This record gives sequence, C-alpha cells and structure tokens, in this order.
Amino acid sequence: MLPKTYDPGPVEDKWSEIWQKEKLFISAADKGRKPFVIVIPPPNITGALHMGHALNNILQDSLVRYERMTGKEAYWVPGTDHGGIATQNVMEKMLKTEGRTKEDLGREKFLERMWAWYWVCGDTILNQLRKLGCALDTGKANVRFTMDAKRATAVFEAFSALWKKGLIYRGERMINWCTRCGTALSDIEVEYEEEKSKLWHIHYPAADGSKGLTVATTRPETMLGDTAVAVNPEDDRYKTLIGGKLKLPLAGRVIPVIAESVVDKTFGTGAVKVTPAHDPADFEIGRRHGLQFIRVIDFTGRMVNCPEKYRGKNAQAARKEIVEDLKAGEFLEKEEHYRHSVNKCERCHQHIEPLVSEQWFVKMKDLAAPAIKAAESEEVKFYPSSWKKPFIEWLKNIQDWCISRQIWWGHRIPVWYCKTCSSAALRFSAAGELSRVSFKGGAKPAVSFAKPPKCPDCGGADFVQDPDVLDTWFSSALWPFSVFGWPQRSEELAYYYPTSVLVTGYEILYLWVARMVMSGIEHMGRPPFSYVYVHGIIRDRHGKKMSKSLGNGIDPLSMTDKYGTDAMRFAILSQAAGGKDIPFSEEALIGGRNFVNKIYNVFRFIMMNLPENSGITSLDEKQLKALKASGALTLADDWILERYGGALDDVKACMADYDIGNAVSVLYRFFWDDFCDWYLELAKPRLETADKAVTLGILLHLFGGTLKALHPFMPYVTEELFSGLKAYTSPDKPFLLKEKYPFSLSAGGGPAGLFGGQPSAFSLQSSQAESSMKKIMGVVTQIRTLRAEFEIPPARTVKTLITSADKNALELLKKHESYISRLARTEGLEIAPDLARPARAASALSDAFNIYVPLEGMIDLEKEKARIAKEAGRLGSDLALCEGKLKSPNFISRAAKAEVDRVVSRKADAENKLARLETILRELA
RNA sequence: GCGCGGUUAGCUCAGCGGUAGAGCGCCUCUCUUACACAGAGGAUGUCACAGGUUCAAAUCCUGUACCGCGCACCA
Repeated sequence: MLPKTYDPGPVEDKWSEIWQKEKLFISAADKGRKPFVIVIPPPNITGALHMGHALNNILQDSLVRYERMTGKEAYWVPGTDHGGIATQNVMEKMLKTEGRTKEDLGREKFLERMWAWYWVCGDTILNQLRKLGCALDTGKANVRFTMDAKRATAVFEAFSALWKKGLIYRGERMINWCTRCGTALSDIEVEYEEEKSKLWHIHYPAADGSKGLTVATTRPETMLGDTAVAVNPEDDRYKTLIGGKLKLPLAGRVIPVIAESVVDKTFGTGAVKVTPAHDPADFEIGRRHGLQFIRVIDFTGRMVNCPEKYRGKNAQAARKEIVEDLKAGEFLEKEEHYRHSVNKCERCHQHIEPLVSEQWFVKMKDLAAPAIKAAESEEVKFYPSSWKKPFIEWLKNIQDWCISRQIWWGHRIPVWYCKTCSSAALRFSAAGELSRVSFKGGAKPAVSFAKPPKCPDCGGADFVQDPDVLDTWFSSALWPFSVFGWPQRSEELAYYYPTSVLVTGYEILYLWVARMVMSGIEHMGRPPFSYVYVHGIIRDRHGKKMSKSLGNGIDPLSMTDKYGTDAMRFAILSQAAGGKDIPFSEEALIGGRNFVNKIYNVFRFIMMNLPENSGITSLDEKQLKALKASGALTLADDWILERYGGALDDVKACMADYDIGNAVSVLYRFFWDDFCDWYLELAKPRLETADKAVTLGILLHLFGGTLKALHPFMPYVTEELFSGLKAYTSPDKPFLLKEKYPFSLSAGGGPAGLFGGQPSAFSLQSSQAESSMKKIMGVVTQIRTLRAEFEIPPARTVKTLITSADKNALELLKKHESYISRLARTEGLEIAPDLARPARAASALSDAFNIYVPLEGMIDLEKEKARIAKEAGRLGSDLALCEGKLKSPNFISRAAKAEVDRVVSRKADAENKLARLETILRELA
C-alpha cells in the first residue's frame, strides 16, 4: 500500500542521478531537427545559489524541457562565470579569516587558491542546479567556465580583433575607482544610493582681499584640489568676478574664476568649485579651460598633495577636519541638510572615487549601432516588449567601456611590453611585479596570447605582461559563441548559433545582454539569440527585495528540502507572469506541495483500482476515437476529453508567448477542478461496472497525458509517477522527459507557435458536451448548497425532486441521473415534469430546473423564506439592469446584435426564474 | 528632471470594452473506501481619485495622488 502523502526527497535524488547517468541532456548536432538552444547565464562562483538563480534556471529548464518534448533538438549549455571582482572579494574575505591578505600570498599563490576555490564552488553550483531539476548535463566534458582554456582563446581572439580594428585603446580618463576593491569599474558597475548629507557653503575670498564669492559643495575635502571656480556667464551676481582670482582657503593657492554655461544659476550659490581631478563634470571643465589637474585623493582613498595635516588621512576623515578648519577660519557660511545620490561600488558598496587614470577602453559607438538596429527591427525581440525601448535608449547613450581592472582574478590583458624598449613607462612593485604601465610615458604594447618570442625593436626577449585583467563581462559578452568553441568554426558552432532564447533578469540587461548582442554581431555576424525573455526578481511576500541586511531572504535549497523541488518550481512558475517581480513566501510553497500531493494521490487512486495482470492499458487517441464513434463514451468522457484538449491548446498558446505562469495555471485548473473534482468522482462508480476497463483506459490516457504536460514544470514527480504507470501507458518508452508533448487531442498537434490547425476530435460536439455538463453541474451545486445550508452531513443521502417545464432538459437529467445522485448524494431522485413542491422542502433553482429537497423537521420556514427572497432580490436587480439597457434606444441601435440578444435572453431568464421563485414564496406563506 | 510599471476581496495577484475572478486567509459542515497537504458550501470589493470617449469603462484617453523601478555630470 502506497503511503498517503508524497515524499519528494528520495524521488528527486533518484531521478536526478538517473538523468545524469543516462546522459539525457547531452545534445548532438542533428541536421534533421531544429535545434532549441539556451546558454545558461553562468552563475558567478561566489558561493551558493540564491532565489534569483532558482527562478532564472527553473524558467530555462521549463522552456528546454518543453521544447524537447515538442520534438526539437534541445540543448541547454551549462557553465559558470569566474565573476571577477565579486569572486576575488569572496576569496579576500576568506583570507581575512585566516588573518592574511592577497598581498601576503602574492599573485601566483593567490590565483592557485582561486582555482582551487573554483573547483569546489563550481561543483556546489552544479549540484544545486541538478537539485533544482535542471536538465543540464553536468559532466566535466560538457560544463563550460568563462576562464577555461577554450574560453581564454575566445577572449584573446576578441581582444585582438577589436585591437586590430582600433576599437580597443588605452587612454587617460576619469574613471570610477573603488578604493576598497582597488580597481577601476565601468559606469554600469556603479550604483547610486540616496544618502542624507550636507551641502556646505564655503567662502572663497578674492586674492586681492576683496569680497570673493561662496561656493556650495557636497564634497568639501576635494576643495584642496580646486583649480578654479566656475559661474554662469549670464549670472549678474558674478559677472564682474569672471577672470578674477580667488584665494583657496586652507590651501592658500590662487585660482581663477571662469565662465561656464553648464553652471546652474539656481542651484546652491550659483558658483561651483572646480576640481578637475575628482569630479567627472569638473574633469570636462578642466579640459575645456586648460586647468591644472591636482590629485588630492590617491588610489587608496587617502589625501595627498595637500597641507601636511591632512596628508595620508582617508578622505572621509579629512572631510570632518576640513569642515572644522573652515569653520574655525570663518570660511564656512552655511551647512544645509541635503539628500543626494552617492556613487557606490556594486560589489562592496563602498563610495566610488572618480579619479583620473590610464585604463583600457572599448570604443562603443560603432559596436552599438548594429545592435540598436537589431533591437529596433526585432531581430532580437524582448519579452515583455516593454524592455525594447530602454534597451535601445541605453545603447544610444552608450559611453566607452572601461575594460581594465586592477585585480588578479580574471583574464589577464593579452598585451606585453618589452622591458628594454618600454622601460621608462613601466613601474614595478617591491616584489618585482609590473604594477603600472604608462602609455603617456611611451609604453609599446604587443598584443599576444603568450609571451612574444622577440622584440621587433630591440630583439630582446624580456617581456612583461600588462598587470591588469579584463572586466569579467568582457568574457561573458562572448558566451553565446565561446561556449561552442569559437573562434574555431566547428560544426557545433554552426548548428547551435545563434541560440534560441536568452532568459535573464532585468538587472543585467545592459551589463550583459547588450554586450552579448554587440559582440555577437561583431564577431559572428549576427545577434546571439532571437528572443530575450526578461524576468523579474524574487521578492518577499510584501514585495520587498530580499536582502541579507533585511533578513528576509529565502534559501532555495532549504525550501526544496522542506517542500520538494517540484513544489518550489510550481510556486515560482505559477507566479511568473509578464516579467514582473515575484512575491514569494513559504505559503506559496505549501500550495505547491499540496498540488504535488494531489497529483500523487490520483496516481495512488489509479493504482489501487488497476487489477494486476489485467492487461488494461492506456487508450490511445485512435482507440478513443473508435470508442466515440461506436457510442461507447459517456457524456463525462466527452466533456473531460474536450476540456483536456482545450487545456493543452491553451498551454500551447501560452508557451508560444513565453507565458509560463499561465500555462502552469491552466494545467493546474484542468487537473484539479475538472479532472479531480468532477471527472474522477464520476469515474468511481463506473469502476464497479462492466465499463471498468474503458474507464481505466481513459483515466490512464488523461493522467499520463497530464503528467507529460506538467513535466516541463514539475519534472520529478511526473517522471516518478509516469515510471510507475509505464507498464500501462508507454511500456517501450523509458523516460517521460523524452516523450512527446501530448498535443494529439488538441487542435494544432504541432509544436508551440503553430497552432490554429484542425479542430480536435472532441471539439465538434464541444458546445453540446460542455453545455450538458454545465446543466448537470449546476443542479448538483444547487443540491449541495441546500445540503450545506441545512448542515446535512456528507455521509447522509437526501431525497430530491427535480422538475422543469423544459422536456429536453429533463430528459438530459434523467439520462444522467446517476451523475446527480452520486455527486449530490441523493436517494430516491425523482426527475419529472409537473412535480409538486413537497410541503416541508428546501427549494432552489438551476437553469430551467426547480429543485426540492424535502427536509422533515429540519427546515426553518422563516429562514427558507429569507433565503429565497434574497435570491429573488438578486434576480430582481439583474432584471432591472437588463430592462434598463433594453429601454435605451441607443443601446438597441448601437450595441452589437449579439450583445442585444444576450441581454434579451438574460432578461427572459431572470423573469422566468423570478416567477418561479415567487410561486415558491407564495406557497411558503 | 525624464522614462517605465503599478494602484482590483484581509494578503499576493489575474482580468484590460459587455452583470467583478483565482490562490492563500476567514466562517460552516465533514476523516464519504485517492488525497484533511482533502472534500462540500459560504462571506468579503463605489476595481486609487477626478474628468472625458462610448449605447456600455476595472478595462480606452487626459489629468491628479501615492508606491516601485530604471536613466541623468545639479556641484
């Protein structure tokens, strides 16, 4: 005897192992079939996967499994990302617990530790993906890593190609510098956070001792690097001062007042201190006016080139002192409370320091242009489409991409310098490692994967490699083709590229997706995917972002342990609609677990009723059609088969639109509401009759089909139960995941996107089965309501009379009275025209039927009257509404005819029912 | 500041031109031989506000308020 509740743990372990062992997720180029390819957004090897990964991968898995079942050669390419700064930070933290720094280890040893970490963490991630049910082959031969040998070749190839085209250059720019991470960052790796701060008004006296002017600043510590004050040339307050000199407080330097139209007269004092070395806007002003660039904050965030007392202090501490000193010197005119956004490092959340520095850049304008075109023409199409516009806007405003990072973990920039020829431009650390390179100082770059054998200029062989590594996104940008061995032009690459769809969260749309599109077009000649499915992020139940500091995060693996993977997948998928963020809570998981248990119990029910060695198997489509033709199918059979086909049609339409949430809901409702609550209940008595074999055959067909249909979304439970049924359904097919999606009885019969084909075998009479069942269900529901109203326990049967003036309708009920007696638990059911209402009976209406349930002694006359009067009231207002509409000549003349007809018949229905209710009320009185 | 999205039952959301829906929660009755992780029934909403278009508006348009998210060199 099977246990009453489903236990997901062992089942999941079992199948996840079997799927891997049988190598079911490996793909091979099959020219006879269309490929369906997704490359995984490679998770960073920073630690365990979180809820966001779970969502991202479950969505992909559902698509891949679905497309495989529709007959495509499905391939989901697995891999992980080295994750540059983020991962290096993780390692630095680990070292810190050992009381060490990366400098203690040195570059080489540090990288050894990183690689050791990769093997551990990479494995953990792959295990977690497997646990989530992901249809990824995680064998070593199949898993890619952004820093493995093949990907390194791709990175070099891309770098060198862009270099040759002049799209990579080295230049001195104002860049975002994280003093904690010790590296430059690109613009999109900077976050903006609102912070409460102050706006300090500082008086700068004129050099000649006259009044001078007052500037307003949020960063008083940078004043030591001021080399001008700018005012708007149209500003009458300051016009006379333009060209004059000011004496910089504390520093004592003399600086000019310059005219700049970018200065906003209305902000602050209308006078702006200009610090070209520490502010992007000031940097531009400095260039335009040929100002001096004085760096007062160095790359460690400490004060330099300034009065002795501040020197070596970090900028934050220096600010306090400087403000104090300004106050003491009576330079500080005002401190205003002020909220403004502060630049922070995406990875470590420390303040970003804008600094001038020589870095490597990629010229973006030319790369962006064809990507813009691809998005505009929808060669790359977004789901939901609302992302198209921001995507294009971002590309249009694109700035050059700073790709060099002053960290150790990553692809080392493939540029070498001859120690002899570039000696003046190279600086070495105490440990003898190249620390900085200056192109301004005359460094001569040689782009090469490995150390060049000989210097073309001096013939020497003493080369050093550029110390920087590439932005981690540089390698990620190549992912859709580097995973297939590019630059090698293999058959594999030709077959799988471009990939089908990219599934990603909106937070990396620019960081990653835009760059993939650009590099795909640049290196492969066409975009890397046709569709971008953009999903939201997982939030807590109240829509708050999950975060460590709020403590509202949910660990996906602990949830799968507790409720099962399928339950979690269901909970997530059923809410994944339209790219919106998903509120998530444990309650949702309980719902998922309950659904899984429901599925399991239907299996249990079927197994309990299947006699051993009976030879009963699932009826296939052909057999069902034959049975139908011979009249052997019941109304309930017709009805459920239609419902089933309809549900599958809906699933197909949803999936063609990447609406996975709705697809799942459709199946949920079909299975629970139609199949379990109605059909299964009607099948029960039939199992006691000669119809048993047919009944079981249909049940197996529907249940097996539902398992297939649900499999992409809930792979474990469906595979498990299907294997239990295998002997009765598809004895020759070893795995559910290799089965065809059960579209056979639905309209299209083909893969998603091709619907609109033949009507299904069961839809020809559709309206009839549907409307007949509706009538019966209506009657059943009314009787049940009466029972509940009078608190009749389910075990007790109840005498019921049904009457109507509609002969055909009565005929239908008469024919299916067993349905009613079973579902409504009646006894002595009388169905006939002109039945009188028994004196002490509860009454109800359904369609054309009057329903009477005699209840000796149980009935409270007043209560019954009130109940019926209430119903009459409802009908009355409905009637009034219809009458109102029909009285309006405008409605009659302008509304669609079908609509007018609908209202006419609704009115007639209301009138009819009202009259019948009034009769009952009169009798009660 | 500009842009995008949201505002519907206690909670989370679906519906997007013809009389308001789901899940969870709540109330009542039941351990009826698949499932109490269940079954049956019930209660609950001026669909943010104000105008407009329409025979008809939660649904389309305009504006307002509030919430969320992007983008932006206001020092």
